Amino acid sequence: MAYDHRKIEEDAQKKWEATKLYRAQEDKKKPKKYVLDMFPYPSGEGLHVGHPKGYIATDIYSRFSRMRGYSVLHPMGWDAFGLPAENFAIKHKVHPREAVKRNIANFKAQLAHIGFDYDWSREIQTTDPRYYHWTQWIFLKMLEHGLAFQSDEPINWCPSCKTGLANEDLDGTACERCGTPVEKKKLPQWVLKITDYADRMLADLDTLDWPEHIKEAQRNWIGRSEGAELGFPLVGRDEKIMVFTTRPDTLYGATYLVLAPEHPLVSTLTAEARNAKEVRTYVAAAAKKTEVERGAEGKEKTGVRLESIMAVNPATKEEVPIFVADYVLSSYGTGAIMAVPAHDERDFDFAQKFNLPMRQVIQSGEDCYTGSGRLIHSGAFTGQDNETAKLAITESVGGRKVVRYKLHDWVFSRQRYWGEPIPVIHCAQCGVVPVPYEDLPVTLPEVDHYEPTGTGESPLAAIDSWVHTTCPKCGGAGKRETNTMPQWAGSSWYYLRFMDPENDHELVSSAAEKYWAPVDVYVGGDHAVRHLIYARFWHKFLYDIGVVSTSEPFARLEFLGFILAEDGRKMSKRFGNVINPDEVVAAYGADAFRTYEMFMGPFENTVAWSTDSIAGTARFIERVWNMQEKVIDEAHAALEPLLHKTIKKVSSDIEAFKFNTAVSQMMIFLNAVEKESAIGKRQMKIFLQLLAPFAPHVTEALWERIEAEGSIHLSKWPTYDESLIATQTVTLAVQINGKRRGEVRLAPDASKDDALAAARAIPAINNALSAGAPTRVIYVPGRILNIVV
RNA sequence: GGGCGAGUGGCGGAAUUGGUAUACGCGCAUGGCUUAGGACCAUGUUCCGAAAGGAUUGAGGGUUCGAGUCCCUCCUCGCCCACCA
Repeated sequence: MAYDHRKIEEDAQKKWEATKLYRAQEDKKKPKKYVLDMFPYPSGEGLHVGHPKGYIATDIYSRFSRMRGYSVLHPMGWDAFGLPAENFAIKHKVHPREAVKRNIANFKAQLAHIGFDYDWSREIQTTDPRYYHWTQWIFLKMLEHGLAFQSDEPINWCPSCKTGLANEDLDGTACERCGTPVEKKKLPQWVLKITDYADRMLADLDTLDWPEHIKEAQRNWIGRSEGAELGFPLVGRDEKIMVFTTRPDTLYGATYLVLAPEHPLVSTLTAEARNAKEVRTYVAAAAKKTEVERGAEGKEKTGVRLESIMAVNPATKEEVPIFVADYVLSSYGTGAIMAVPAHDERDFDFAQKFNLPMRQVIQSGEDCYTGSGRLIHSGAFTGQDNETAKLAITESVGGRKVVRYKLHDWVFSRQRYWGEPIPVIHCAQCGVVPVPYEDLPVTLPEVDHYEPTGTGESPLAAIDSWVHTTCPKCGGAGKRETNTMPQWAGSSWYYLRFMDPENDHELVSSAAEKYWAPVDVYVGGDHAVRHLIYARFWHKFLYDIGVVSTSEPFARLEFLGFILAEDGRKMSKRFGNVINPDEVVAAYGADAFRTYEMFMGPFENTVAWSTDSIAGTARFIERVWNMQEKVIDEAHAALEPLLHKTIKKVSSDIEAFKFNTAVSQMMIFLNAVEKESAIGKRQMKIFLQLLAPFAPHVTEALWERIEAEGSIHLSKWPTYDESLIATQTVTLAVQINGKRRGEVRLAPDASKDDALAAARAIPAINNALSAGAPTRVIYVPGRILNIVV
């Protein structure tokens, strides 16, 4: 019978559906595996062939785990709040809720063709009030614990998206979504104190089974640095300029100070400077430039001196000049630095340009030396090692040791419609009053216009009937907060909701949480920094308040490489190079599609799609189908060693996410079966089981055809016998002086003398041996015989 | 500039972690089957060479009986961060 993938897929999917095969169940008698994909954003463009790659991997892993006797949770849901959904809705003139509904239906239909084992009874979406009830609940808990606060510090504002953004939402200094350079804007904002968790997030990275480069990206983003805050008194004023430095050991070499143009002291000092006008011009020019523009001018430093104003180096007591320069960032440290041109390259460049004095304080032969060494010209500290003197120098001038982070607190307000309302009420009498827990969720009201206003207020502010409410505390007039939460809110805890999706009384029941937590394997690409930092932060907070029992949400992380278009570019509508999985599945079948994506290369590699190559896996699946003609009743002994080797390799490869080599091992086995023209029924069953996670449909159909019981996907994963992998004879390479000269076949446990004797049959070896006794003979049984002459 | 990672056939890639380099697949070539095939089957396919043989894992050096794998120097590419004091 010819292979008809359409019919086979349809039948198998119907069978799974009818028997509710993939329902996740808390079964105390079984160990559990929680396997999770980073859930998708249901965009209007639908899936391209790159999207399912990670889903196929988790599908294989979860099917494999189920067959190995685990109780499996493999759910799917939708991250549907946020700008893309809202922009799509605005563009197509539909309500975002409708747009999301439509997009999700489209995504689900596309996924259905591929044959995943998701437990759809647990499907969730972040835009469901039953879900965002608990997103709001977490916010209120943070407020209660002092981790959410209001601030009117200037924030990043995207003039095109018309909303404030967190640092994490920037690509350099442009909005990562639309590329528009961001501006600084003063707006009252809700901010989450993520920095309180910086040290723990850093330390706990060591406990995680994550790829090293992801951990490193997290470390870079948190950007912890230890240093000192030192005060430089201003001459003739009762005030100090505080600087942050990681090199207090070079204090004796600090010959001038530099303030960022945005530093709070700049305006008052400017007024007193002899060249006030010049300084104002510089500051105004710097304000106009974005940080990208400042950086784009390369290492060419600009700046202006605050003439007639001096500060005192607290160590040398010398007076030092003060500059304003935009190479100093206002957002890091104190916004002011002490400049040590002899031991810092940026200060060196600046000092050269402005002809400023340099003083060496660490012994070296270089003009600008940034390494360690022995201190010189450093008063009482001269002669000491610079590293050990750091603390003493800091304390000698009344400074203190401080830790600074690049990570900033999380700007949490968005001036957009399509997000979770922030559940607080502003009351003239009582100030900020949280919405009582029993009044959650605060649902998103209907509006006429959900386009952003650009005024700094969200479209919600225009709905009087919604905004005006009573204060829960005093009963007087109150106004609702009209900002919404950022897109990352809903995705920061969804993995907990999957454990207990119908529970409307609590975030997650402790029974469900204790059974399923943590996520055993989390799979995704992108979002390596933002999503993972936010989710870890929320999780640690929930751990602290006793909601979850583990200190980290994702025990193991597998990072996936993307699939590029055939032309090597990113797949995009813009380039017209998008390949739709629907078409691939229709042409080659879901099993061939799944197997191909896993066979393309190592899972973490980015590889270009190749329509030529998928034909290879399609052939493979069809040849598997044709194997049924070669099935005989009794086992075919010649296949046995290879079969056991294949069980071993496929099992360990799936566990390690090395799907490409698992597939090639099964191809090797198939080649052998075709060569032998026979396979025993029991052997066939085992082979089908190994292939089942990759090609669930064709294996299910063949499983039925060879009259095996039930569904192959609930059958017990085969085990292998190491002793059966060993073959009767092995091929041993024979070398002379490390050069291969031939090979012999002999028993794997043959003695050295036997091996040597066998090797004499090779003329080249015999010649070499008859010339004289070998100096040395290295024999590794089953591997190599190397004769040194 | 800093950090991380990688360089293996025409292409995607494999290599039991120091033991027959180029598995598996694509592509290509030759033949078969076919009215035809971009379907299927068989054989071959790292390079040079008719062959014998030789060379070969970015380049060069080292350790070792033996190096794609370990060490040193250099080159190239990718990703992340980037005037972070």
